[in-house]
Amino acid sequence: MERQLAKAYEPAEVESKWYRFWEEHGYFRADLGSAKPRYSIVLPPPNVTGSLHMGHALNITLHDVLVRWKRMKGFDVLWLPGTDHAGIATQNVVERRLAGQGLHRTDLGREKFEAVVWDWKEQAENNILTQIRRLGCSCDWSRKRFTLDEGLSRAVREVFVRLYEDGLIYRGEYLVNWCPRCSTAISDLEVNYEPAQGHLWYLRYPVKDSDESVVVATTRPETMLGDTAVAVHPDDERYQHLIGKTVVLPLMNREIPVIADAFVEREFGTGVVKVTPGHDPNDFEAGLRHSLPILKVIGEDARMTAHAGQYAGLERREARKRVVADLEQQGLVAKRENYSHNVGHCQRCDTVIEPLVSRQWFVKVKPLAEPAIKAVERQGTSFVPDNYARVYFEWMNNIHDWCISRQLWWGHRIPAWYCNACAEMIVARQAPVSCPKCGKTELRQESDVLDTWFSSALWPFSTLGWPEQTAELKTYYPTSVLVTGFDIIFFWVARMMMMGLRFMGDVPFKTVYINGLVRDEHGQKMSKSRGNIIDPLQIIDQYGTDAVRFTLAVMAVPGTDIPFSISRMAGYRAFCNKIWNAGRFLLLNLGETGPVSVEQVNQLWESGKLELEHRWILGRLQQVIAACNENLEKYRFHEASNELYHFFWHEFCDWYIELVKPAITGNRDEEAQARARAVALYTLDASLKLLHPFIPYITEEIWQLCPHDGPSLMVSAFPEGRADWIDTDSFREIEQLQELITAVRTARAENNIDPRRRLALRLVSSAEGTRTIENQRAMLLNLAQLKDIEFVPQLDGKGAKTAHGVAKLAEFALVVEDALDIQAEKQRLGKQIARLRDDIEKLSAKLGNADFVQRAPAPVIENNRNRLAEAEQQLRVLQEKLDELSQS
RNA sequence: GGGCGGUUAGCUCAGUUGGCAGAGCGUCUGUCUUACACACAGAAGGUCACUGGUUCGAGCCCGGUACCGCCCA
Repeated sequence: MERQLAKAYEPAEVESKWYRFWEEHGYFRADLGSAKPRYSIVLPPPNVTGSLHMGHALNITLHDVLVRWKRMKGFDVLWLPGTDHAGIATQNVVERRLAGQGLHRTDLGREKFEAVVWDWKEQAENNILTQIRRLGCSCDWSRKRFTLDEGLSRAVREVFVRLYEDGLIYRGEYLVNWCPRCSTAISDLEVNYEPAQGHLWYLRYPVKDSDESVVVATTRPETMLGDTAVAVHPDDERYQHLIGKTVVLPLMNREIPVIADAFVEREFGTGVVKVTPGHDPNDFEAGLRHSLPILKVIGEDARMTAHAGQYAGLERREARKRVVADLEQQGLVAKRENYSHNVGHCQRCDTVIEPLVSRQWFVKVKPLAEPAIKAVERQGTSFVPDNYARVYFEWMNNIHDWCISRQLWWGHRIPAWYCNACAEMIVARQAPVSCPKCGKTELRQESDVLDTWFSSALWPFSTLGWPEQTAELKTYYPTSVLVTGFDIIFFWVARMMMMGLRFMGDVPFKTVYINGLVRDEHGQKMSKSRGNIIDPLQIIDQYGTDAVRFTLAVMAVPGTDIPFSISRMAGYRAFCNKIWNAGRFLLLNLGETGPVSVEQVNQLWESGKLELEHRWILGRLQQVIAACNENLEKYRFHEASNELYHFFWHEFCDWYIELVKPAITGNRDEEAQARARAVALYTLDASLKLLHPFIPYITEEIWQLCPHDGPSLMVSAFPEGRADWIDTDSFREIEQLQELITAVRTARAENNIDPRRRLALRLVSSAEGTRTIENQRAMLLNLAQLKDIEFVPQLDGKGAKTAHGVAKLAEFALVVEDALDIQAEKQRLGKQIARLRDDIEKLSAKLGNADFVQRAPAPVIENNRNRLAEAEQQLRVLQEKLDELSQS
């Protein structure tokens, strides 16, 4: 049975070995034909833009914890992985690479460019999938999907056509957010607003046939070229006389009306605003209300258009300078103020967005949003933590139509065709061969592609085969939980809810767990500019996958960001090493012990022969099992993992193994040895199972080395807690013994006694305490490094060669002989006495309060009384000793 | 402007029915004791942001203030 095992755990080879083993044995695969209850998750598909970061590592780890746990709990688990084509983001990455070679996508043309992106996609996806594997993830690779797969593309076309036929998709000229760098429209969500220091210009517009003029305030004077009205608030008394009049737009000499509309903020500027329907969303709406002409003075290239007259061709910033200069020259700039305002930037390339009117495709979202709101209200889907439901409602209740067309080359091409002959538009699932109106066959497909999130929104069902009514769909939809970041609640979660309800008639997931952001150890966001990015692969190489996973899990408090610290992770690597060595110790000392079943342990339990320490550890194990299940059920990853950490290290290793060492390694009592070996192995085995979802590799490795039943830990049954193995008396006794042992150790340490030196101990204890100690005499001798224990009626302390201490179980005098440092001992006692006096004062005050005694529950009062009596007794003992020392 | 979260040990953070303030790392002391120095034994370290209230009792519940962060407009 003896094996050579390394002194320290070495993750590298262990990890690749077991990952291959699990995958080859098909343990990751879902089983459609299974009779087990189902548990399904779709992985939020990472973008094929590059490689995974710590946020992915966290997200993926939490997935795998849930999935491995449920699998071991007896569920048929589907965890479906995949990647997202990430239209604009990926196109940008590839364009930047091309730019490095001095090329623009237009140099290649659409087809060649797409081929280049596909090459990139293969490479990036490969990289990402390898990274997911390195993290130990047990996803079903046989069901891997990509958003541009044929099947998923078919789902996209189907959804598009159905929504179009239902009147929920329309095409038209509307104001959109335009990114001049990416040359595409983007949705409202893809615009980031950043505060900018700018100016507020007050421009004077002369009123026609009058000496009067109005002053309008604007942050974008160049847009005045496209003004088609000025507006005042209808209730603004200052400007009643202007309503209905006409002003003359300077520089352009265009006559435009003064309109009254409640959208005007009276407090802004002068209370008169210019209206530019072509380049401002509020003005656009106002323009519709008042049937104003829409002028597009800035084009898709961010240069002024022909509508800008003499300014045509100027870049928008240059145009601003010129417009202001010309107005100034004409004395039409009333004033200029410094002004801080928010400017929209492209989320992907940070270019300043130009709102402009453009022909685009839109989804009418209100009818989709309503059922999605109701579903969360009715708890068909719930958020964890639940306050994120408010974020969701807030957005859904104020939702705007969704611009879904993008002027990109990488993505799902919109399934619409135009007849070259009669300009008829055909929306269809398959490319039509001829025009249904004129019969001509010269058709061209819409060149726009769809917003990436349009296909992502279908992910929970498109990946399962929709629109085919597959067995997978029936079995695994709706999925059990979605684990994702708060930043894509609007982008993705909300849209999946809408699409899932529309096309599947049911929510896409029962629960949405929102994981936090991974920050650096000082709580700073990780970013290239800060230079504080941690690469998950690099630290996996250095510390092992298990350490990285455990660190992420133990810090994953729902709704809270994670300050990821390398030093803390080193601590959890040490934990892995601890597990390794505990396993190693047992392995080397198990003799002929074979796998231990629950039934065997139960027989031992019922035989009444189990020693105190065994009853204690088995009972604690049951509590830990229950807590682990309960916490995971509530997505409290941090509590589940932390409790396991504490149990394994500070109870199982620090105490239990030390307690059973003599029995396990000794040869005096074979039956006791067999009992100890059985319980120790059983507890180790159960602990490995509990820990497996968090740290799959090391647990599998140790489990396989130890006597075990079954082919793999990952497909073994998760422990079931059993209440009949909880013996609370054993908890109390062990706690009391621990307290006594610790007190003796403290007395030794504070007297600077050589740890190897065995000392004699004199004890004063109650009859019950004496019994407990007598029963565990060997334990005490062993763990407190004693050579003898003697019960005495009282601690007379004569000769002052003893260090005194107190515990619940007994008062003691440690015979330290010449090692006693009287000054140090006096100091030590003085400190303890002061602490006790403090306690006594507080407790007496509490118990002296009539209200407390009258109103507090009896157990609380009882508890306080006991503590007071104990403290008083301990104080007496220590005070006596201190007095003696002071006299001598 | 509206909303959400935070303020607890030197650092980073837990603390869910209100009842003895915890963890990891760091610090100090001692030990290479045959599973583990990625370890063991011990120690120090707290006005739970401030303020008022509810309660016998508040880190926790309620009101207010200050500061920090995030989201939406």
